[in-house]
Amino acid sequence: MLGPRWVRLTPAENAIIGETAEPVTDWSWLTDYLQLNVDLDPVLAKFPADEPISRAVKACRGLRLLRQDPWECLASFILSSTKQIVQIQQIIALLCERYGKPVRVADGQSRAYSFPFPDVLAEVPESDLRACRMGFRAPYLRAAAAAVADGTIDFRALATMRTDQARTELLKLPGVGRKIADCVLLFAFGFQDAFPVDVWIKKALSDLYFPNQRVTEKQLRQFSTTHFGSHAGYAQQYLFHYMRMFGRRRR
DNA sequence: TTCCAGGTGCATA
DNA sequence: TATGCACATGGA
Repeated sequence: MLGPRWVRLTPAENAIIGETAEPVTDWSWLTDYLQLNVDLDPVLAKFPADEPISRAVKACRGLRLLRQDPWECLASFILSSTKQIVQIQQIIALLCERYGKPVRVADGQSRAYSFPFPDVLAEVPESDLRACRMGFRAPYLRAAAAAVADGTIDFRALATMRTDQARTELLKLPGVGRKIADCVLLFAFGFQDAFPVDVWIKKALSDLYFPNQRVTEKQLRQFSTTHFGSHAGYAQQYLFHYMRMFGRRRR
């Protein structure tokens, strides 16, 4: 699902084939999501010429940051804390099925559901949200939904702010800490200096840049800024996926 | 059965 | 400011 649309993407030689349920004339919603207009060369050119990031880039050819919907991105990452990615997907599927809108699928038989709007989730009782297996995250999701619905969090305004200003706004939400805020800044707004530090990135930076040393999260964040610079967010994605492919979890 | 997951909030020192 | 623990749930 991509906003209100169902789409199936299939890789082809030097292309991506997009199949939709409804006729499409303007594909900008998809090219924007996939960031197909972004030229990666200038981004990669700004990376430091060190072995770890070079290996990660080589291993993840074609990787791009997606441009996700701010509400869906924020809600999804609120649900992500101390959950495995598969479980997060299960929770989101339940949420969509129960509170999203049914959407046509190309085969005309399968069902798909859009991501629920914030004003809808803001009205769902906490116990019903918990029934979607999100546990203690339920009040956080509900509060975020209410904040977006009533304009306390204004995504349009956030998009015009400096990274640190926008981060400060997001951090006002309960259940949103530095990591989730940085994910939203990077994946929904394209603030490329945002560098989400999660368990995988801690492991990646510790193993690749500080072997046999004890480093704090704060030190790693500082390192990410000074070492990777203005496109640190892209470096984060390469290191994250590289670690997911070849690394094992926490030390 | 035990550990731990794309963290955060809160108490304590 | 830094550290430790609780928080739900379920897969490995």
